[in-house]
Amino acid sequence: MRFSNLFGKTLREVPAEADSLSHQLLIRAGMIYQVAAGVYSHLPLGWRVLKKIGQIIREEMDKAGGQELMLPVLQPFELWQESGRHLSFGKSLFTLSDRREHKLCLGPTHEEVITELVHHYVQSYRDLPLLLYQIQTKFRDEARPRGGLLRVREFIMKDLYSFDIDEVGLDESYQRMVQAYKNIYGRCGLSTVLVEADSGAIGGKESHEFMFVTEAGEDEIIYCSNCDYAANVEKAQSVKPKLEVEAPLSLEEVSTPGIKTIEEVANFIGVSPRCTLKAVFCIADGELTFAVIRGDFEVNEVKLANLLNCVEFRLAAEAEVEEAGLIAGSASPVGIKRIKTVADDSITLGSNFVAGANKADTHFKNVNYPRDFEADVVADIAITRPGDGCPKCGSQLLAMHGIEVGHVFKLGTFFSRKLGAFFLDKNGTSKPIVMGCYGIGLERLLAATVEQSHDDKGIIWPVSIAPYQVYLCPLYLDNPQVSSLAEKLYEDLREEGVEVLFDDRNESAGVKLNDADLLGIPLRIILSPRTLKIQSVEVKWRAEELTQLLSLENAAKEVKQLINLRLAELLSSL
RNA sequence: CGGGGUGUAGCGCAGCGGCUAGCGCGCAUGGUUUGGGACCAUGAGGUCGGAGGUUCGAAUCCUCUCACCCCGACCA
Repeated sequence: MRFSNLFGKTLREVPAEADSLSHQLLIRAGMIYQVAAGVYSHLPLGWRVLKKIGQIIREEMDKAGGQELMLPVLQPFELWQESGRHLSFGKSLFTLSDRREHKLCLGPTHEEVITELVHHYVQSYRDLPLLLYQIQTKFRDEARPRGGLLRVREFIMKDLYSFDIDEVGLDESYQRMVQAYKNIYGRCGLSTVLVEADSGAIGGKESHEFMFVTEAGEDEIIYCSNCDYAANVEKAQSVKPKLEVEAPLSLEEVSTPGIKTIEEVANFIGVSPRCTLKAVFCIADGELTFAVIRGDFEVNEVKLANLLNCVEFRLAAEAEVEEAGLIAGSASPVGIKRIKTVADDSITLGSNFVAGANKADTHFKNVNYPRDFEADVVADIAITRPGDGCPKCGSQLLAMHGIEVGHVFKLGTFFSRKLGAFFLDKNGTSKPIVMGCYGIGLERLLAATVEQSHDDKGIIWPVSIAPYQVYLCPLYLDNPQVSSLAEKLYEDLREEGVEVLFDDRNESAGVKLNDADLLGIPLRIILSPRTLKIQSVEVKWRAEELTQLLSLENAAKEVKQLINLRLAELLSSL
């Protein structure tokens, strides 16, 4: 490709709306253009990267036994009603009506469509297992798109669905996908860590996310300072610090005028927050639910929602709390009736707690579970914090941020039951197909790579996904010798099968070199009167400082070898 | 959805009640240049996000509205 013909333009200045580094660099390099909030056009350079990422994914999916197909973006809304996910997806689902006022939606994911498809074609255990995938545009009406390509409303996703006869088969498919994903990130030159993830309320058993670790990431990862435990904070568990259990004292009412928050209560009474009980209220599928937790912990809403197994979940408004006869600020699990109560297991790690008395400006001392109140469920609903104990080995937990670049998920039989995808096993018994799903967002993978690999001058693409492998950069192009030899080298490189961007512009050296750095093409070749004097060209890796000279005669072949060597290195590191 | 911010030329910004709206970059033409974002000359390019209002007069003040960005909520 000749630079003079390339559509897109590099920018010197940082666009005002771009905040994240990848966003800034991708715009400045002329790879993406924003059309609306969370909606982008991919310009030729950016699209080449996405196509290469797609190809790597495709190869690894095929290698793992996947079959590529293509499902529709446009989906009947009824299908989502069948699974019930029209509610759980809520406003994130883009919906529209056709000319007959028939309701449709734009696919945010394809479990429903593919389960229905597999239901149609699979009747016997002999048809299983199956690994089906597609690379396709997804639509999600995110409440807040952000960070350029990091969170968008329209994006390209590889989604694979596994169909097995049982849990053992699912485990196998799952492991196969985990390995394939590791290969993909390795080939793309992106470092990732595998962390346990929330599996949601739809009956999934196990789920993992592939994270690229960076402060720019919006996910928080809790990991162990000693062992290999790592989990998304939504999922992370910990060993909660135990308090000395004292002999239970008798319940005592204390006047606490104007005292509402845990800190105020703890200060007023003169105890530590961990000697108090905190109340949190939520609305789960319309039902007010009371959650109680030790005062030094916070409620993890994801865990709570999962535990309640509800479709719609939100925190309750103050008015709703009062309507239920509870006193905000002095709400208490003691003596409440007809309200579902969920308790964090931290309330069993301690005694003689201070809690609300459900009476204005009044608290109780010496509240003990289960003597003074009952809970319908006692489970872990706490947010795990750095500093807590690792659930595996007890060592200290730490926290970091990451970008989720892939998600693998054991779905189980939720969709197959909802959509009637059953098969007959060897004994002629009808069973639901056991499913898994596995997703990678291509733009996000691209953006994460830029976040990982750049310097103050621009992007540094790994050879495997760079838009071009070589940046051919002749200087003093009005010198006829330079220009004719550059043209020749351009031809030779292309004959060798090297992907080359030929900067045929009659720009100053500074402009060309800066653009070369900004675009991040892995290998730069400079050809100038200076190098011609010694019958050579100068080559330099974008990621390195050193330059080397190649003889003009064999330049194309040697460049080809250099590129191949780099690609091989990337593969051998897997 | 709550809080904050920004909309003026392709990009970055200035102008914030008074003549025909400016600057830098980029763009076009001509010339001189070229190892890290050259220079000179000439030129093109704007319904000042939109609507309404106040005023003799609005980019500028007021109201409404739209879009985008950031923080939070949200994100099977």
